Amino acid sequence: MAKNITKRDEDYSEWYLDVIRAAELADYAPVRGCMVVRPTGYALWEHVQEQFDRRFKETGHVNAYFPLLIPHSFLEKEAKHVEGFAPECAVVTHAGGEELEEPLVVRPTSETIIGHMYSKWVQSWRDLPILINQWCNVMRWEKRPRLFLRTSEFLWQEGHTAHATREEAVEETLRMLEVYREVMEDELALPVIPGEKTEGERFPGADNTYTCETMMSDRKALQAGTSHFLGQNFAKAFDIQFQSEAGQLEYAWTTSWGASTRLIGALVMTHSDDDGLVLPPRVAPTQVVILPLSNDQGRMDEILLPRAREVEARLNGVLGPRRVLIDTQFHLRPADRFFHHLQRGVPLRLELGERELEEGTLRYVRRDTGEKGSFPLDRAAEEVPALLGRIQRDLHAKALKFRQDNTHEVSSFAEFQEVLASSGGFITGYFGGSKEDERAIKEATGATPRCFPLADQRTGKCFYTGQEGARRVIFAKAY
RNA sequence: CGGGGUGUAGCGCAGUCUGGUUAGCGCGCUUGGUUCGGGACCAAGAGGUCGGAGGUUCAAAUCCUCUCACCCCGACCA
Repeated sequence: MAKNITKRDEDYSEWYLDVIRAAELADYAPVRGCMVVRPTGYALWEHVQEQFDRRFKETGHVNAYFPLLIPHSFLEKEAKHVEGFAPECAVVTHAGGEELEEPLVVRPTSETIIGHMYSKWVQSWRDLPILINQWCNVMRWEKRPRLFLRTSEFLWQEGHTAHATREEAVEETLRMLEVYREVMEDELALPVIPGEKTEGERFPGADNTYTCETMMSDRKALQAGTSHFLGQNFAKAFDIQFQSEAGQLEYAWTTSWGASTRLIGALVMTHSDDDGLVLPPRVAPTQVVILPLSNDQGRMDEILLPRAREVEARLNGVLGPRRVLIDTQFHLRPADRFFHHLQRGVPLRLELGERELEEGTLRYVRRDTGEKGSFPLDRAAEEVPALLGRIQRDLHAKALKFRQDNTHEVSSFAEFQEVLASSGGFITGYFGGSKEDERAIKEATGATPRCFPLADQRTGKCFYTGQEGARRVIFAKAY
């Protein structure tokens, strides 16, 4: 077992940080709450990005880039927005050796500056919709930073769209929520619950916020991505007006949606174990590591290594470039080489030693289950993709089962408190309470409403207020 | 911002209460050797302004004052 990683049962926070350190995903930066995303972590992010970006483009969006600095006055144009974000903004007051006339905010999100630009770009109904995404960094001076989950600066994408009608904007909001769901489920193997946020959990300035909620292996919830229907709030604040087909001057309807490097934290906390990182193959920077094994350096160089390169070339043909690594750390003993890749979450290990050479086979070991087996060497191009596919599905199924096993139905607040205290996890039921009720429940139990799941439209008696006709809800303690 | 804790080698720690030669230990790292299919062993090494500043003292990792940083639990949040 890993000797450099705290056991998950012993101290979940320590375990989480140990896994990240051992896998070399990130390191602490000299500035509070900031992190350095190390090459392995960044490669992982690039794979996540790629999956989103492809789908954004498939749904008609284009990428652009807006500036990092935003005039402070922009933030103040939308009342709820400034209230929500001003406390956590970093502000630039000096530049060029002089005090600035107007302080500049380091963007915490870009609705304001993009709204400002859209007002210049939109005049006619023919200018709509605008479907823009940007990949960038943002800064939120959170009180309690945590690697990947809540860093002062983080990387994300933010989509900002403007539409002529309310219906179109709502449709866009839900379409992008579905894109998030698909990437998270199919690529990251994260079972998520798409749902609508309660009033108390809404994005500052939004009419409605949708979310993909996911359960970590300590049974706490993590908001993995959000999609906001902004109504005409930002259009009115920034004067995004257009003349309709009928000649009327109208405000546009806007949306925004974002997903961040927090997803890497979600990957760690969903799939990893006491040995370290476990990654779903589809986003793992290295999907397969080949280990030539021999005590004889001459045979290694002349026979095993060339053979390993042949296998690599064949796998490159089916997996795409740079997903296969040949381990050449010949100064290490085999056990050390195993652990090296184990801790970095490489989904599949292939061993090519003297035995395999003799038999004409490859031995494989799955990272997620430890399952071992072998197949004929010349079957690698068929067997490896099949194994990776199984790993991907099994990781998702395992996480889904964990969530199901840790989801409990309640019908009263007493039951709610009892379940939360004894088993934690997701609590389902009906909820029709107010913002004040949400606050009271949070103060009493630490749990918050995560969402009203879109997939379950039943109504019933509220577990808190007792009123009928309440919606299905999920409560949980959250990150 | 409230509560708790920690700063000594890359990482984890001992030493601090009770001041006293050259500041230790484990892991890791370097070199050599024996090993080698799930975290080996032997030997020799490298690596420290003890978080920072000031003070007390013949003498400070150790005592005093101030300060900074980080971690954990809350409130706030992608």
